[in-house]
Amino acid sequence: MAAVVTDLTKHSDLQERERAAIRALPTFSMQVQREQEARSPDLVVPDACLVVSGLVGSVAFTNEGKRQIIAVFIPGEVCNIGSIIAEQSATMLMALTASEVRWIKGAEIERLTQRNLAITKALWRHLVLQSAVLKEWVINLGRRFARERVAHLLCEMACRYAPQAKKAGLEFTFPVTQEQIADIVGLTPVRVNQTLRSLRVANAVDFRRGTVKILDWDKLAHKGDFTPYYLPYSD
Amino acid sequence: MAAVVTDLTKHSDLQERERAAIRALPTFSMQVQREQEARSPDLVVPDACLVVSGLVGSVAFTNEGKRQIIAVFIPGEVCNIGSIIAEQSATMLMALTASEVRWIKGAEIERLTQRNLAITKALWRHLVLQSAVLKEWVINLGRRFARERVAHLLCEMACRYAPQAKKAGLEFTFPVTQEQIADIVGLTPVRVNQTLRSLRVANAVDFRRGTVKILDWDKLAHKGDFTPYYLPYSD
DNA sequence: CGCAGGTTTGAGAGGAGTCAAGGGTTGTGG
DNA sequence: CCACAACCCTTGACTCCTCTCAAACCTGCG
Repeated sequence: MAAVVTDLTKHSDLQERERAAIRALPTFSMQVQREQEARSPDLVVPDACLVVSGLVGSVAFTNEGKRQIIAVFIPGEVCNIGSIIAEQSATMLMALTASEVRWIKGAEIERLTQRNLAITKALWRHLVLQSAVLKEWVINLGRRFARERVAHLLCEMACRYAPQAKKAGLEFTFPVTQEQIADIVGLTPVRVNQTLRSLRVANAVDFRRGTVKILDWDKLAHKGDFTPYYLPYSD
Repeated sequence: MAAVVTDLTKHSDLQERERAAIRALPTFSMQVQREQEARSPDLVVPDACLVVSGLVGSVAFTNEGKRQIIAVFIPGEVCNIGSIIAEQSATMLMALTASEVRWIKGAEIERLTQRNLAITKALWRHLVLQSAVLKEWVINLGRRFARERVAHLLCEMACRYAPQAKKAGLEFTFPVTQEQIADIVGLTPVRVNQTLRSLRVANAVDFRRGTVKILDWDKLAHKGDFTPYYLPYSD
C-alpha cells in the first residue's frame, strides 16, 4: 500500500527496497457505516488499518457504558499497528462517519519486521508519535476546561488535516457530530454545543455540521492553550 | 543493567546473548530530590531511565502553569525509551519522591537496536504496553468521577506494585502526596482529600501518608470501574 | 519548642451534567 | 413536489460535581 509508505516516510527514512516491500503487502478494503465497528477480517492476528476516507476512532467503554474516544485517525493515517506485537487493550476501532478502511495483514507485517530493521524502527517511531498525541490528550482531559478542550481539539485537527492551517479563513471537513466531540473531550453533548457557540460568537472558530472554519487562528490557539510541538508534521 | 532485562523479559523473550548485551550497557546512577526534575546527563541524545527506588513521573505543564502527571514509574520500570528514536514532546521526568534513577545511554541503546532485532522489538513492545496504560488514563480522565478516578488509580498501582494484590489486607507504599494524586487524576488536592476520606469510610481503601491499605479489593475495584486487562503483569 | 509541609474541613462560587422540549436538515417515499 | 421521519442541533432550567479560598490541624524534624 503506497499510502502506508507515505505515512511512514513522514517521520522515517526508508530505502526504495523497503518501500517496495511495504507497497507489496496484501490488503483488503472495506466500507464501514457510521458508528459501526471496523473489525479486522482476520480475528486471529489483528491487522493494521489504513484509513482511506472518512474518520476512524479508537474507542473504549466504561463498565457503566460511557464511551470515550481515545484517538481519531484521518485519511492517510495508519493505526492499530501496536496490536500486531502486543495487544490486550479493550479498545476497538469504530467509524465515526461512513469510512473506507484498508486492512494490512498483521501476520505479513510481522514477517517483514522479522527481516527488516528499518521498517521495524519506522513502525516503532510511528507509535512513539501517536503516543505523543495521546499524552497531549491526557493533559487536555486532566487540566483544561470545556472551552479550552474543544478549542485544543480543533487546533490539533486543523494541523493534522492541513499543516498550513495557521492562517485564518481556513476551512476543512471534520466529519463528526457534537456527541462524538463530547466523547473525545470528555464532556456531554449539551456542553459541547454551548462551548462551540461560545467559540463562534468569540470569532475564533465556526464548527457546523462537520465543517470547521477557522476565523482567527491565534485566538483559537490561545483559547485552546495549543502548541503544536507534539505533532510531527507541523511545518 | 540486569533490572532492564528483568523489565523487558516480563513481556518479551530474549536470548542470553541479548540479555548480556543489555546488561553490559553503560549506566549512570543519580539521586534526585523530591519534586526535582530528573534530567539525563547527556543533553544531546536523551537517555533511557530505570527507576531504582522512589517514584518517578512524566509531567507536563499547561501554559497556565497547571501540572498534569502523564505517567508514573515504580522501581524496576524503564521509561523514556521512546525519546531515543523520536521525541519532541514537552514532557519531562520528575521525581515524585526522593528517588534513585539509573540512566542508560540512549546512543548505546540506539547502537544495540541497529544490530539486534529482538531487542528492538522488545523495546517497541514495551512502548505498546505503556501506551495501553496511557489509554486507560484517558478513559479515567474523560469519563469517570472523582471517586472512580482515585479508586482506579489505586487499583492500578496495587496491581503494579504487587501483582497478587487482589486479596484484602494488602498494604503497599505509594509515596505520593495528595497533591500529586490530584495532578495524576486531574482534580484538586482538596477534592482528592475528600475522595480518599469517602473511600476510607466506605471501607474500600485507606491511603495515608504514602501508604495504601486495601481494605476490600472487590469493593475498590468496583468503585474504580477497574479491570486489569491492560496491565501486562496482572497474574 | 517551633517551624514547614502536608492534611483536613467548611463555605461559597462556578463549571458541567441531566432532563426535556423545540427547531433544523437531510433523505425517503408517496 | 410535498409530507414525513430520523437525526442532529439548540436552548432553558435545575441539580450536582468540582474548584477556590481560607483557616485550622497534624506530624516529623531541627
